[in-house]
Amino acid sequence: MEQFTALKRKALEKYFSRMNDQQRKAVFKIKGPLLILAGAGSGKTTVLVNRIANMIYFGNAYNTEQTYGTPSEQDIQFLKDYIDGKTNDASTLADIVAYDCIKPWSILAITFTNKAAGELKERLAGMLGEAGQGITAATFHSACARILRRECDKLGFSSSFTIYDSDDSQRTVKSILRELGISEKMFPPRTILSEISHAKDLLQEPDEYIASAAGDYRNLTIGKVYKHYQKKLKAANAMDFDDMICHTVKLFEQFPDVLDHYQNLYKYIMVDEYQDTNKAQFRLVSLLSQKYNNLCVVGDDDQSIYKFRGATIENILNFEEQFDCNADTDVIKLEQNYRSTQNILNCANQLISNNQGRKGKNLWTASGDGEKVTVYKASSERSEAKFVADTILEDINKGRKYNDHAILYRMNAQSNALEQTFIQSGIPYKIIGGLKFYDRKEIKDILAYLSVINNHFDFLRLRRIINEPKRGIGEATVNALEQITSDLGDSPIHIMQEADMLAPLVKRSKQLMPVGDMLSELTELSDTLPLAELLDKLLDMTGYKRHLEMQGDEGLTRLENINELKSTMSSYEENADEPSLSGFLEEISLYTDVDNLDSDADYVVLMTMHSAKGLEFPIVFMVGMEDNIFPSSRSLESEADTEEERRLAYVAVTRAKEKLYLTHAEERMLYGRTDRNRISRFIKELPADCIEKQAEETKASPYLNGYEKPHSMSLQQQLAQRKADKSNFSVNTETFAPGDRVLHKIFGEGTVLSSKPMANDTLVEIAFDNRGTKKIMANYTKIKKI
DNA sequence: GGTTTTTGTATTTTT
DNA sequence: TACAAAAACC
Repeated sequence: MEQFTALKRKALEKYFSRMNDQQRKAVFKIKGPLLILAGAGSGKTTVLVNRIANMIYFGNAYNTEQTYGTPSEQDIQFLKDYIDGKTNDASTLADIVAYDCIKPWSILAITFTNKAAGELKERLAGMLGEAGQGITAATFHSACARILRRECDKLGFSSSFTIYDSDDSQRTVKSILRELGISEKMFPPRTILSEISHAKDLLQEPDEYIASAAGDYRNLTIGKVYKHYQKKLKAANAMDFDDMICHTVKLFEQFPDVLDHYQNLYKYIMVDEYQDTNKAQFRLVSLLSQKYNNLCVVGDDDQSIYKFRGATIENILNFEEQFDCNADTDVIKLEQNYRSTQNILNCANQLISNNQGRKGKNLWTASGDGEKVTVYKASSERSEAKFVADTILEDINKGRKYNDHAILYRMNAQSNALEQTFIQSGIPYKIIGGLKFYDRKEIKDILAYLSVINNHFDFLRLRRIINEPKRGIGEATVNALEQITSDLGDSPIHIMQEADMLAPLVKRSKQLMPVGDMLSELTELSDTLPLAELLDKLLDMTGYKRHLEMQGDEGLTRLENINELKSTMSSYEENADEPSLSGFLEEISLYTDVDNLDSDADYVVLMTMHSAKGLEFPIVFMVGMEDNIFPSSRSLESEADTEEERRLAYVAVTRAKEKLYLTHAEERMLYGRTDRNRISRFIKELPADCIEKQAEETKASPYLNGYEKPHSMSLQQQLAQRKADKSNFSVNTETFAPGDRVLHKIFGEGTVLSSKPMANDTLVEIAFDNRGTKKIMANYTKIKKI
């Protein structure tokens, strides 16, 4: 028997032989608490996936001597053969050794972004096939949303609750300030909201917040707003992002039987990016795991970059005490890096060693030094961008692809100069973050309509669309409607339908009643119609489509955007298990831009360092490496904040696989002011032998003269350009000569008068048959030769 | 009630 | 600088 156990272990080690020792240790430790301190690029996803595979295929086989039945001679021979590599029949191996296997559906894996969850699912499906489907891999928010949809009636919500985004929250706060007669100047909604959010991170209810205000006027006022805010959200059957977590915690605390149900469902819990969890999330995880205590958290204290958002690095630093760990068996450090070159790692290690209060880690790789890290000094932000663009183009010539490159910056505002330059240089790019698709007015309007149909009590979103398109319903009327709604506790839709019976609304009943009827009719349709058809019906019945059609070109673009939303809907309907309107709205509201990263398309990616967490790229540019930019001016006041910035730098540096560029400019225009910033202190902290310095050549080539203004393009043109970049992989390579007959999408047919190449495009002058003579960029709106 | 002008204000990071 | 919200205007 002893021999069998030893052989079994050996065979299992063989099965997981692609892992290093530490990784394998984590794979086999499946019961009880486990803290995996995973350095950047140390293969933590691989560990998670293999650990889950181990749980499902072999269960607790590695750690136990027990077996089902007595192993036969034949079994022992198989194990020997397996160890010697004479067979790699894993399913027979599992048949022989498996013990106490874990059901896929009792595993809950929580990640930080939808993208990470998706990746995990994909890799699980790859390794486990069908079984992988049963595992719940979700973000905190989507996991909570799922639980709340089922259980929220216990908290007084209905399952069609709306998820408020920060814009919704802000509007709500503003309307409360108005109601309470509090000045927005003294209490900016933004500030109040971040206070509320912070309180929620700490699981502080309004009353507790007010109590802890200790009579302080400011805090008392904020507490008052907080209280009203929660009331208002509840009346609207809505929750904000933080509520998703808090309400779930509340649910578990107030209803032990519900908690018990989920404890029994999710017996094995894994949390990724544990360093970025806040107190509420910690509480949630503790509650869920406390019955069986099978909690595995993965994180890196050096990558904690969301303190400003309530993440407490203490969660990971104190894990061992909180969950009563055995230091030898329950804490595993992964320090071997499989992503970057040693030069890049040396920079990262050296940099982060300037921080106090870490668990301490040293990344290393077996894959060699690689190229040195380049530090480039530019004269201005324009020439900095030019350097980036030129370097990328050189790489392209060497056979690299655009999507091998990523550009990381501290704040979104920095993307502008880069964007301009990329447009000029004809480099396809994609900006992650910044203005989002779902932030566009027409999309928000349509989603507001859908939200109202889904949740009749969502007054905030009703307010948005009740007079869009114009229906002659003014603010006074809406306010009266809201008053009555809250007095009667009835749904605003219903009240609108009966406006002629309610004195304050009688005067406007002619306007209100049809809207009420329309919305209630749409609600009925939403039960039976597929989403895409519902949208068509909605566009028609509300008059939104007609309204846009009358707006010419701009309206057409907006309609196109709505069509894009429609295709999102259709693909949701095809892929979701149980598609529903509220499910779709939930997915949309928990969606982020990073989730949209498409690794198949070939473009350079631009994003903030924060959004880059969890990603990797062969070639990385960190731009704006200057004091006051990065580290940001605000963080320089406190040491703790500078340390967080340093961790951010550490995250950014470790995104690079092969080559890292750090660039800074002597002079930079930002927010309309030109500043001269000193080179970032973080660059000075890098080991000299790992970097090489370059500076802009003083004799600038005519093109990269920092003062040359880019072709000024209106925002609309840029947007169109960006869209064209997105939809047309190929750039228009057609050439136009005077005399050519051409067809333009909007202006119709015409004759080319002249054409001259510009930047990466061609400026064509065309005499249109019906629209006169116009100058057009060939790639802007596609022109076809006929 | 709708549109245009002016004013002001924010410029760190986001599920 | 650039954009959004408030105010003024029609």
